[in-house]
Amino acid sequence: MKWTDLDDNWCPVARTLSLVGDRWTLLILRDCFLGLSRFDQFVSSTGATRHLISDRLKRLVEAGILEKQVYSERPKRYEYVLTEKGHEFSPALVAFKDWGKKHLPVRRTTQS
Amino acid sequence: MKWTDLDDNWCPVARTLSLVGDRWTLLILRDCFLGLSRFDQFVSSTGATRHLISDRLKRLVEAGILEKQVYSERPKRYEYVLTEKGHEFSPALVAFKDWGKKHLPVRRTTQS
DNA sequence: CTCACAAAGTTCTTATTTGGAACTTAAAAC
DNA sequence: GTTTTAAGTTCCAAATAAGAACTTTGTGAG
Repeated sequence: MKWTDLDDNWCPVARTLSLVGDRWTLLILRDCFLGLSRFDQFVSSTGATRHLISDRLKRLVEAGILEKQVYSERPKRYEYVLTEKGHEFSPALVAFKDWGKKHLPVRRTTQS
Repeated sequence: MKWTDLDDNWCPVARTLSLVGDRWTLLILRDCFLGLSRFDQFVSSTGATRHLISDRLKRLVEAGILEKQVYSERPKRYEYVLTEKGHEFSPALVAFKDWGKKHLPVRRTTQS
């Protein structure tokens, strides 16, 4: 079964996952909550390929979670901002953050 | 960049995603919270292939989110149950559930 | 004018992951 | 003995992702 087939699953968790349930999508949403909004920002912040970012942003816009807004006429440029529907996703990211902070301490021994 | 490289990212959300940030893993966790615990239950409940379930369960056990418990000697059989660490993941799933219920109504027009 | 630069994508090829079905193992039930 | 059950594994084809280069539309410098 393909995961997109989950979109009309009886379970709301499954339906949500069919939309945002992949690593890069959720990372893009995290970035949005951190205030990022532009294509290249998502690329460098997440480390995903431009191809993936392009695809995921398209999906998020289609789903009404993000909205494309013009931030520059000539050259025409758009940025991506959270809609109300997108904002309401924050509890999920907060839950991820809390769990990660508690259970997955950074193991890098940086020589700062 | 591969998503597993996120495991020592500065961001706790990213670290969490490197572990559980894929559709099937989160769906398996949902099943655990619903009380399922056996291999074939996960297979039929999620619709993922046996291969994937096998891989994801292995990962979840390694991460200390699930625990293998013997439920039958001869034939030796194991079931998978949430650890404390796993239980603490519930806020995230609840957030997904709430969001899905509100924003992704089932669109199937079932004939009862 | 021409060259370099920037942002936001798109395209291309190669590598990795996933899907689906069949096979294995160990014991129980018929 | 043959079938059934649970929990995996293995195999190959198909889909998806990685990484780098290229495109488009315009700006600013020399």
